[in-house]
Amino acid sequence: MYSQILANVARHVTLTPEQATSFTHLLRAQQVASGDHLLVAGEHTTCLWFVVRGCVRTYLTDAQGREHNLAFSTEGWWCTDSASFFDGGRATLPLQALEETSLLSLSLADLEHLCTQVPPFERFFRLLYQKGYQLLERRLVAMLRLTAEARFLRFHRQYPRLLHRVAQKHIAAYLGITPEFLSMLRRKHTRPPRS
Amino acid sequence: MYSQILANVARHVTLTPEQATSFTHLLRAQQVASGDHLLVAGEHTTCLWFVVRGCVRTYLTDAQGREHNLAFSTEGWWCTDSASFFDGGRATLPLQALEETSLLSLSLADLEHLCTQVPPFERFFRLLYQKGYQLLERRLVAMLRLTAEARFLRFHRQYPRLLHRVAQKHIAAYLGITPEFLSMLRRKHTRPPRS
DNA sequence: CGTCTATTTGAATGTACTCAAAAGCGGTGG
DNA sequence: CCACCGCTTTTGAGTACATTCAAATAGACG
Repeated sequence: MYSQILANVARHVTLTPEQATSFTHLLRAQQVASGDHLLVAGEHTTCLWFVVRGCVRTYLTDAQGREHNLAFSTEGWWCTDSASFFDGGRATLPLQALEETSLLSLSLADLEHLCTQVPPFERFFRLLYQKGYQLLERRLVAMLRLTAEARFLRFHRQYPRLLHRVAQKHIAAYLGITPEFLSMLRRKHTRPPRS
Repeated sequence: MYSQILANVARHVTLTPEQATSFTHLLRAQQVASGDHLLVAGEHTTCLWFVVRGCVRTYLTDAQGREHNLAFSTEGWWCTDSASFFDGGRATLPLQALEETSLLSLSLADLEHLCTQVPPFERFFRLLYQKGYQLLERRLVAMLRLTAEARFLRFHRQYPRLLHRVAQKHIAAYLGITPEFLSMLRRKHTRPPRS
């Protein structure tokens, strides 16, 4: 049950068996159906989630009512609305399960407790955010000057699985293009012009 | 000399006078001329910089030789190439001073030392990255579906100073548009159509 | 099987780019 | 102090990439 999350933590820091146990005791298992929201815009959350199985999207609805996906969190990824979780405000980034999803959640109080009482955790969460920062940085670079087509091909290469796992409209909302244009790109690349 | 950086640290954590002193002793002051590079692509860096006065841009040159600016770090901001600094690789994001700039630098070894020996620092750097993550997240949202014009206006509102402090071509490379198009947007908005 | 939503397709449109050239601006040396 | 040089910014015409809108088709779910 906890092997995945412990392996995830072990990628950055080493825990003693006791530390590992006190960590897992703080986790709460949760199961949500496809389409359900873990977090709704305007609510406050005290949960940081770890995806054990399934897929969660972090999105945002703009002034024109269009949705933009910031992230897809599949097995082994963490998710929350940082602004709400850490700063105590209302969430602006709702989280929705795109499949039946199993999660483990950690409350902010418990995270703070871990960080102050178990030094490896402060370090773990620093590294987690540091890595997340680098990922966002690369994504931003992609947005800055790659064309929609190049972004699509890049996504195809980086996350070949997600392309078939997640609805096209969600991929489009992640790449920053319209579903119609994504459809056109797909046609172009899955049925390549025979040469 | 150290008041700015101590105030910056104090925004997130509280230090005892001794901790503050042991911190400032690890810092190295540095001065670079406008146009100079703090870090060149391909090099490795062991420095995390804090800008005391001046302005540094974090950029990247793409396959077509075009530059894209990821960040402008002015007074009170930190900068480095995280991938090189933390993961030990070669830098892909050069850092260039856009003005005569005064910096304080902290080596990775000293940062690690601080993080393990002085608990508030592990926390400080966690919060620093967490905040950086949230900023990047908002920037990404802006790129995802705002038009160039909306991004320009947003930048104008958020960083009114930078608009006049930094060369237009750098602003354009930050917003993800051509200098020509930025020029057109400026004309449109600084000399509004008299109604 | 029927309904609802997602995806595909195409035509018309618009946003932002490329390319070329002129104008502006700052520094340097005569 | 002025003239020249290099670089940045402006301007405009033509173009390309991606969007909007509308409609048809395909798929999923009860």
